[in-house]
Amino acid sequence: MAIRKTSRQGVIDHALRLFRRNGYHYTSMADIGTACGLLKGSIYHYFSTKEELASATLEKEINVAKEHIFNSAYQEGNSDQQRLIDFAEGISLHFKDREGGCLMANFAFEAGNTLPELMPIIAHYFEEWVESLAHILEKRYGRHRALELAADSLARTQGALLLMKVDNRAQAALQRTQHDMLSLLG
Amino acid sequence: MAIRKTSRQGVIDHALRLFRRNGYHYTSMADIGTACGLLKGSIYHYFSTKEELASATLEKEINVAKEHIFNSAYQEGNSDQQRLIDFAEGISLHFKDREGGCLMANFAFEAGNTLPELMPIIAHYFEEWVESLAHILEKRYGRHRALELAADSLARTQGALLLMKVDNRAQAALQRTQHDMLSLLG
Amino acid sequence: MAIRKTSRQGVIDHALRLFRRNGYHYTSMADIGTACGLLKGSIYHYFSTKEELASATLEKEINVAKEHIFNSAYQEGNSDQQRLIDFAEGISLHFKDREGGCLMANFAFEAGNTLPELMPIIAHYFEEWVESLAHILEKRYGRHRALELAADSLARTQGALLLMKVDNRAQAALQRTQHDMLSLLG
Amino acid sequence: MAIRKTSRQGVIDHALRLFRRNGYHYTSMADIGTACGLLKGSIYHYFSTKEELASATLEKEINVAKEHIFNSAYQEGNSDQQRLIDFAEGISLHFKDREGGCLMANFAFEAGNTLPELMPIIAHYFEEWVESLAHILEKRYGRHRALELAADSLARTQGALLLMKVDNRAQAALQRTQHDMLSLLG
DNA sequence: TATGAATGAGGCTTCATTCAT
DNA sequence: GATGAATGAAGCCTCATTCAT
Repeated sequence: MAIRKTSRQGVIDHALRLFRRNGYHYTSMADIGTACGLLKGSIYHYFSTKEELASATLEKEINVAKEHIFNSAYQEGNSDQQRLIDFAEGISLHFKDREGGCLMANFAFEAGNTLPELMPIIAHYFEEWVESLAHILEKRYGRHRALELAADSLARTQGALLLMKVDNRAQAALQRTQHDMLSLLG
Repeated sequence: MAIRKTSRQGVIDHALRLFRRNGYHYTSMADIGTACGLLKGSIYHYFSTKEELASATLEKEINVAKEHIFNSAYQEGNSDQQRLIDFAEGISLHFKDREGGCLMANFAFEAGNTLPELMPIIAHYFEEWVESLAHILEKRYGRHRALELAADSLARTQGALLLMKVDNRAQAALQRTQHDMLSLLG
Repeated sequence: MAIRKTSRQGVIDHALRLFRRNGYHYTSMADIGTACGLLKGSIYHYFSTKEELASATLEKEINVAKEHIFNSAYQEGNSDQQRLIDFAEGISLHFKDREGGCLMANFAFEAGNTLPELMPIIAHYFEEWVESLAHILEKRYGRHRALELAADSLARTQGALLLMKVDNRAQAALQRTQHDMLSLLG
Repeated sequence: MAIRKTSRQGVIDHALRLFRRNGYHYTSMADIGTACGLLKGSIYHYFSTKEELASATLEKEINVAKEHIFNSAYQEGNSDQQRLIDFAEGISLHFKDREGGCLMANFAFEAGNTLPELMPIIAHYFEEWVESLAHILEKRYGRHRALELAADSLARTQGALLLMKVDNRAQAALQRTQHDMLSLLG
């Protein structure tokens, strides 16, 4: 019984998916264990508390979002239009068929009153989102207005993801959000 | 031993506030009892399960939102412009200083995988929102486009409320949302 | 299932006996529950943590010791000799057939590194012991020497109780301790 | 992968110190491992159970006590007075600044109901103590009374060590104990 | 020898719920 | 109607122990 069954990364990946779908509280250590093929107690070999594991999933999500979405804002070789296209498409692909919507938003709902240590990570994620999108827009709109437009676009995107939890037809709202984003440099 | 300390409505009001601030799971029956001046066991005189109580808070929230927001869309005596102004202002007032943001959105995050019976009520709330806002806009935009615009506005509003959980500066995004709503008939 | 099965005092009494015999750690909440006829979870109706329950047992032990032992030092009607006789006899009766010896000493071993909040209660107990015995002796020996003699007598008593854990023949050592105590005013 | 990091003796030494300070239960195999520079699993190369390791620490403690204390009772070249002086001084040095007091006494508190296999070793330690001290005294007092006096002295010493856990001022009581011991042949 | 991964039992605690009074 | 006592299931976490590498 010392056969390696998974890895720190493996645990993070399974936990991330479960947290995204069911939230922090409704995901038990036993659930995560089952998903990894471990017993609940064995997860403590990799993480010393559930909260530390949650923190690791948030870090991972930030890195993935950077790779999938935010980084496209800084591609030196691309025009602003192209960067915006890539940004919007990155969002579409990132949340496509992603059960549970946005991990960060889900945590934002739970973290406020019970996991205050996680709030800064979540805030950082949203800031990166706004900052990178504003970076694309600021040549056209100036920094101040670009930040406003970026924040509004983020809000619409997150709102659409929320509505999709209740009614799948809201997927159309998400698409319109991406579409309207493109028209900002259209 | 039977002095009436509160009422069904009293319990609902306290529970609603707690659910909005802390979420369904993180609000215990004991918390609600404390807020009402009851012991947790006594709540079962009014509601047979916690979920039934939650359901009652959702119904109440719908009614309040109708009164504060949605009904303004159907005021026969008012112009569409005036209705839209009232609608936007209703939203502002409804969520002003409301700790925890939107009860319905909060439940949407928790209800999906764990309280499926509540989803229809939540869906109904968002439909009422879209339907009433679209009612104001459809003379100008036609029904189909009016529904889209209404849904997008709802998404932006909910997204802004979410961002406010993480960073209070997002209040500005909420205001811009109301402002842009008005310009739809400007 | 709402039949009263025990009381706060009942829980304290059972817990005290188990803590004395088996120590704090080796007594589980389930053990205490079993002794009371409760489930482990039900104990939390009376005490919010195991440590709080432990604290209550220490308070109780102090009160019992005052009644059985320490108070005899302050009986106005009695001569010093008589007080000393009562004091020594109180000790004998208090620890007679008391499985586990002295609750306070047992806790002193565990409390140091893991339950620091309990140390002051334990210290208080030993101080009361020394203070009351010295009160009997100080007319004869002066306060300073009386405090020394009292502390030495306490040490011998506690040491004898410890040895009895290992070898029941040490009961004789406990008796000699009481005997030598009497000869202090002999 | 097989570099020797420590030895059986090394593990015993570290474990002994931890058991003395924190007790058997509150010392985890991981703690011992950390102290030795090993992982907890590696300790099982030297000892097949935690209890066996505990047993080894008790054996070691007995040997050290013999060397430091008990043997002085049998020094053929010395007078009884000198032997007693050495015995008392051995005790003083042995427990001087020894965090946690007497390993054997600590185990006596835990071992009774949970580690019965260790009781004989502990009993043996106390017997050696009494036997060797009585050996010094028996020419003067006769065997029977010498055994009593030795047991009483041991009790007082252990009691003083216990009181030191609660209040460091009890160090004076320990010193008086050694002093009174000397006066037995004074 | 030493490691790191895994186990499984057990511990404390929380909580929705029930019910006799 | 309200209470307080009790339940039982579940949750997080710890730890001695095992074992393939």
